[in-house]
Amino acid sequence: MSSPNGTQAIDRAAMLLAQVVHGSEPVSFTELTAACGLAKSTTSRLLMALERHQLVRRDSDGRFWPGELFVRYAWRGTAGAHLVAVAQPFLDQLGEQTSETINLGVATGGTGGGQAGRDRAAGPANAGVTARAGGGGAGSDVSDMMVRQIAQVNSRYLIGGTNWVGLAVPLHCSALGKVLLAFGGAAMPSEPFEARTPRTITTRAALAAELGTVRDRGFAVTDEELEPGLVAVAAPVFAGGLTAIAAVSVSAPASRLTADLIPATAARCVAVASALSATLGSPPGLDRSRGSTAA
Amino acid sequence: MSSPNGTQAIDRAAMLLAQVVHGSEPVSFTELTAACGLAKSTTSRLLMALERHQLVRRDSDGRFWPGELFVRYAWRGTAGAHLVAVAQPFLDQLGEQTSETINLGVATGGTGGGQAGRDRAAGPANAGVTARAGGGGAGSDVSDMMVRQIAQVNSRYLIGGTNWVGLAVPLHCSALGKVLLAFGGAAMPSEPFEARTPRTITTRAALAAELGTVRDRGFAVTDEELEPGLVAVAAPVFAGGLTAIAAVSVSAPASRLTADLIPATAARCVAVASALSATLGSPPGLDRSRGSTAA
DNA sequence: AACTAGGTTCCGGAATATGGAACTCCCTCC
DNA sequence: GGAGGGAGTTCCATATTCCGGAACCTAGTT
Repeated sequence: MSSPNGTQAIDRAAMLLAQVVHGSEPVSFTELTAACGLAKSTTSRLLMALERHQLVRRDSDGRFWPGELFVRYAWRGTAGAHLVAVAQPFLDQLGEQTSETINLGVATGGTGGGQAGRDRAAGPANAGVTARAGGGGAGSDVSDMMVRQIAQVNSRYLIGGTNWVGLAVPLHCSALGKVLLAFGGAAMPSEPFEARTPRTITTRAALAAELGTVRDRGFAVTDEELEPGLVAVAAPVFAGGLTAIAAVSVSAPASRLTADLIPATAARCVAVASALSATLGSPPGLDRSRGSTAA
Repeated sequence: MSSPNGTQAIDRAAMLLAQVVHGSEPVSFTELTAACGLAKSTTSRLLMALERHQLVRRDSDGRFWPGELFVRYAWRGTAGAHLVAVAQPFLDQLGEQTSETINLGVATGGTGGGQAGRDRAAGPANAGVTARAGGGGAGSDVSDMMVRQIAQVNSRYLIGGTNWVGLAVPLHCSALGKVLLAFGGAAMPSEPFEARTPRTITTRAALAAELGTVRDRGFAVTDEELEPGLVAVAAPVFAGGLTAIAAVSVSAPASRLTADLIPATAARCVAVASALSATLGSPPGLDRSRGSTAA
């Protein structure tokens, strides 16, 4: 009487799997039974099946981690393209609403670079699992991160953004970059900041203040700070964590995206970025009715 | 009569899921029914359940891709730590066999950096999915990739490797780097190559020849090319694809790892790296007997 | 040594998943 | 324009498969 279809077992297994992959901490058997409201025996059977298929992995303490299939997927190198695929409908929607150039950007480069950078930063630090040795990298070269555009929807106007896919720009003067900085998706660049235009923010103090504003209002603006005549707004994308994994921007000529239009445009950008975050980060929309403990 | 346990539905769903996540190409419904030997109705029901739980995603052509849960996991930033966790038992084993310093390394830095680097490289290029615009990055800075050690097992001797976790070294003079270069896990560095020791390979031609050797015999050696007195061998780790995602190395003082011992040590290194690759890359060990088409 | 917590195995019962057939939709070919 | 066919979903009776309580096992604790 619970699942509208005939897939109770899979619904339950998926629920367990989502719990395991969802949390950053490994989860114990008991926590899982409680969280999903299943009988011990059922949980045990399901978890053993998931483990057999490498969907979850059990450490020496008996706690559950995402399985080899996930690790393998993450390292396979297609996750970037898939993020684009998942995001595209959202970007399209924003493009229709605004008619302007839409971009999806991620942190990249720097020592370790983008995703990898966060991996390394987090990896050795929290390597608690079984890893030997502590953290302190005697790392050498420290180059700044950038923000790279990985997807784009073109403006419907004749004057608009050219093709920026693949292009990397500095963090401190782009809307995408400011968002990533403000929401923990990128590391603060080192001074001096390159002055791309007379309006570019060039001091750490000024940038820090700007990032505070970005955090407060939930979006970033770059007003002819990257290129004269270019105005853009951007909002953060999360994937269930506390740090932004990407950012969505709307870019336009300064003549079209005037100060009075920025709030409304930014609101749309934030809404779309939030929707994308929800898709990536919210637990699966289980339609289960969990009232099944009793007979 | 098939599954030794009572988890037929989950076994089948996991089989489907593995098929989808396994291949780099999206898979069609019909291919899945055929590959798994299931009835159309069963396949349909199971896939709808998986889709509902964001474990698979269906594109506009009806083909199946890894779902949001996977994309989200990959971008969550914990995949690095999990690779270490999965690899650790293998590294430990190699450490016991050799008593020497064992490292796991991945490509990092450079424009785009490590994993992210491969993502970007593959991303825009194959962005076929629905992405607008082609590839050509007008990218600016081009810094070389390095190899970063992300896990280590310490030598049991008093003289051995110090803690290298977090440290990044050049590709051209380390065993790990040579392996990544030889098996497509890193991009060729730009000349001139830094001469860390008198033996360091410093020309592109010489390095290319060396990489050919590495490919042929399946492992790399660095013989006092990175630091005087340091000898190391390394072997590639794959995750189901054609390019190495990481490398495993054994490092020792030149006095202990003498030329006559290198072949046996390298063989052990290769064996362990292969075992790790199998864990990451092989489809789950389904014990299913698929003979269930007929009644 | 007895006790508790955490987890697995066993078993009868019935709810649940199964697969053939019917059905819908869309595309192609004549 | 109509017939044909491929792709996928829905329906339904059936019995297979999964469920959950209880027994059982293994470690760690007092």
